[in-house]
Amino acid sequence: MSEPRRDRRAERHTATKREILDAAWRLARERGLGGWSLRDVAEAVGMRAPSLYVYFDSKNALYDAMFAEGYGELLARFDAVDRTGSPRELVHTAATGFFQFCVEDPARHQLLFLRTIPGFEPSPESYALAVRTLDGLVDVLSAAGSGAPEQVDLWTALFTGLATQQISNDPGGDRWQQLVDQAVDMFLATTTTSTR
Amino acid sequence: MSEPRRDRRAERHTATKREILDAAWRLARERGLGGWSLRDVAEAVGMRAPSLYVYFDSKNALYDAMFAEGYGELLARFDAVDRTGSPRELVHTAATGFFQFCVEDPARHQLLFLRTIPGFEPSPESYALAVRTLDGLVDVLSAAGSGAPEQVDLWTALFTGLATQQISNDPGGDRWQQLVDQAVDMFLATTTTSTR
DNA sequence: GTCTATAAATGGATAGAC
DNA sequence: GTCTATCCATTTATAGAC
Repeated sequence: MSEPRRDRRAERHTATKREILDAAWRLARERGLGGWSLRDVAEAVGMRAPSLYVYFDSKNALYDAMFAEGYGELLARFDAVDRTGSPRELVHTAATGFFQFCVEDPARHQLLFLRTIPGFEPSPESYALAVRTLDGLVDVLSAAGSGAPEQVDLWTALFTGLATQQISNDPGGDRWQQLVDQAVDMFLATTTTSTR
Repeated sequence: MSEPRRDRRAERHTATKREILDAAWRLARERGLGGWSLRDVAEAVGMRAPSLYVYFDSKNALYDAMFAEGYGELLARFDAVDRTGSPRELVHTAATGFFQFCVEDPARHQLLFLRTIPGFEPSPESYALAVRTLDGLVDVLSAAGSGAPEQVDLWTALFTGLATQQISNDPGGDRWQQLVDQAVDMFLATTTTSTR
């Protein structure tokens, strides 16, 4: 069996897209999700703005790639949760990890969970990743007996709420972070019949 | 005792500011918090953009007035909560009212509770209203025995979280609204020792 | 693939006449 | 108080040469 010849052009193209995405993430973290232009991104990668259009059709297409990448990362973390502990521990781990995921990158949090970019809506393909991520959460919560739709909705509201408050009102601090475990216990006490 | 002579000029000035604020709110609701320009506001009140500067020093000053007005309204609602019911009922009323306040005007919710306008920070005077509003919430929660700082933080996270999820993921629907009373019970069960 | 040049529009804000 | 005129900056995106 012969290896297919490597497509060096495609590899280069992919690598440049990767560079552009990294630059966009960095700018979003430094100046806020909406605080940068395509010119800024281009300069950061040593290009002129029009050249970016070879790699992304529009600024929204770049946002869409970031959206997909953000959910891809979150999905990977949910899939990687250690399933060997008790259901309670599982939910604590998931909540702590989710909170950490949110506060470690407020711009990403804003892109994935708030709708603040005028005119941007994720493509169906990207949105599908959001759905798969929610499925991963459902798996974790179901293991603890709290996987019913209303319970999942309550979980997302509770922990996105904690993260948003942390980011908005105590950036860099831990005022709401300290409440995560307590919030999990509160959630479990309500959504499960046994506290076992 | 003679009445002080009315200052018709000042009255007119105030009335025009009122018109401008109303137009800004309307545009924010229709196109999103950041989806309008000073030109748009001017046109809505039958002016040219430079004339607005007679009434507001900058666009951020207009945002600041909206911020203050938003918290003024929320403060008024907390102060108006009927205190005659049981502590439990009181918290249910406050949570339901707060949720309603949030979802009835997503642009206002974004202005008051998320930080998404680049470069805008409320003035100290306006921020003082936010603090007073939180004091009003503390009064309500304290009456139910849940007024400790950590409990208040948990409350704000929980109900801003429910509202944000409702606005972001089911606008116009009631998927998270249905969970408000259940969330209050969950909160009270954890933060109070007796469910009496 | 990258560039220059430019379109085409938008934005906040100021100067100064009336 | 309101206007015209304009500044000055910015943006996304396209056309077309190289």
